[in-house]
Amino acid sequence: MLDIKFLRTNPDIVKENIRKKFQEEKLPLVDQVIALDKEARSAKLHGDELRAQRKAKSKQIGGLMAKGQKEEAEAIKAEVNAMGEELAALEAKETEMQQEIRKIMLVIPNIIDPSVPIGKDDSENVEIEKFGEPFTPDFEIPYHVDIMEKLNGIDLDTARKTSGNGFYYLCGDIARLHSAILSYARDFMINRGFTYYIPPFMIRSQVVDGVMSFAEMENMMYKIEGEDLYLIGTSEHSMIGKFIDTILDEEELPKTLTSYSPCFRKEVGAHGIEERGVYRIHQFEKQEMIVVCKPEESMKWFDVLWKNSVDFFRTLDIPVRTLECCSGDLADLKVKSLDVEAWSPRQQKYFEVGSCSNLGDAQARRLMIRVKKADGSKYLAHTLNNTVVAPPRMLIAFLENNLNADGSVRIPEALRPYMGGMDVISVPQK
RNA sequence: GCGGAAGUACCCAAGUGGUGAAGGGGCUCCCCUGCUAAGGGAGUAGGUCGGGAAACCGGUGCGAGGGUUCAAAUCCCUCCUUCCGCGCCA
Repeated sequence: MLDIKFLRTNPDIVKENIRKKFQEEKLPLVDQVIALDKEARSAKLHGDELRAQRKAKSKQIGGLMAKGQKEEAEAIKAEVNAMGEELAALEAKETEMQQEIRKIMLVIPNIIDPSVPIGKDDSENVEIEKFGEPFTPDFEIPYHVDIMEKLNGIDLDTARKTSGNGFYYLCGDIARLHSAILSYARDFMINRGFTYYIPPFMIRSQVVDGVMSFAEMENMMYKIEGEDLYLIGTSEHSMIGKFIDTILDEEELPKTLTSYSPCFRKEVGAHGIEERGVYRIHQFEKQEMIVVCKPEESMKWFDVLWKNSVDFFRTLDIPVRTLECCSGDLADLKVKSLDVEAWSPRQQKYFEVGSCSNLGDAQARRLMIRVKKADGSKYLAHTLNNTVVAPPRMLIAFLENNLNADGSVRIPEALRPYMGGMDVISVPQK
């Protein structure tokens, strides 16, 4: 969400930015919102004048009543009553226009960083850097569900019975591996100076409205029946929600937080649920990082964040690459975004395991997350978020990259303390 | 979940329909005194929106949102939060 004052004074920059994102259909919105804003401001000015008059006159009534001059009071009362209708109409118009302006402002995309590559859609995203050699063993890598089943580590059939498609039972060493990865990720981030949080896994509708659009809510969020509560789709929802309408002291910054939560997603729409496997599912668990910082530091933190994920995957011997989102694939709220992708030796390609985003001040403007300087002046914070790891999905990369020819799975050194010292998950004897 | 009480500024707190939302503490600045404590004065209602070149002016604002009224901190409705008691429960 842009500052309407910025849009007012720099309509050309805003339009140029819309073109760069290949959203030509939104171009007319700029002039539309400028006109609307002008109208809304003059309506407000007029309304303010009327309200000031009413206030003054109402006070006169009070004075006259106190002195017992009832007739004079009644006369002024009639005057104020006469203003009432005009004011009510004007106030309705003011609210309506304000809502309309906000609605438009929410769909006008944030100004992208100059470094963002220009491109129409995800096919034009740009590979930035590879970390580790994509490795292909001389034996065939099975589908990840088959690897897990051979290790007695997953039961999708029963999960479909109890909960439906998109759920899973993990069991035995695979379940333990899942928890180990999360525990390791938690400690990994704590060691890098992040503060560990376990947030609420349900949030109120008021917070939902703040952190996402209506369309997102419809496609993602599960509602609790009979309660004003929704299951979170990511811990970012409750972690950013924590800062809604707050003023932070500048010396508290940067806030560098890492949060664990289960995530629940309906996955309605474009992609839907994968038929098999744990790639795209209704319920998964995730370790996340969140940063709230000064505007001049957000690009520095952006680099710190994605590097954390890369380092994390490298300690588990998984080759990764970074892929920068091109302008057309970048969500409207984001200034810059970069996906971390893990190597799949089975598919011979990289696939997304995390997404690092710098939202600039757009999220902060929408949610009123502000920072107070020592001199009392205030500004909007910058917010960033990134995935550390989402184990069910990352298990795919983990298993494929650490699989031995006999079907057993190597445990990289970093993870062994979390696996009770195990260095390999062996295939159970029938 | 049930019953009771409450929510006003950095903190405490008065205000139950009417002209600028008292007072105290704390904090900041100034004055007096002069060796360490006290006295006097001033400032301290945020946030946000709008107008203005600026000084400044106006709207809004008493947990949130609605309503009644010429006028709401005050009356009515819904919700949230906190405290106390009871109940239930990892």
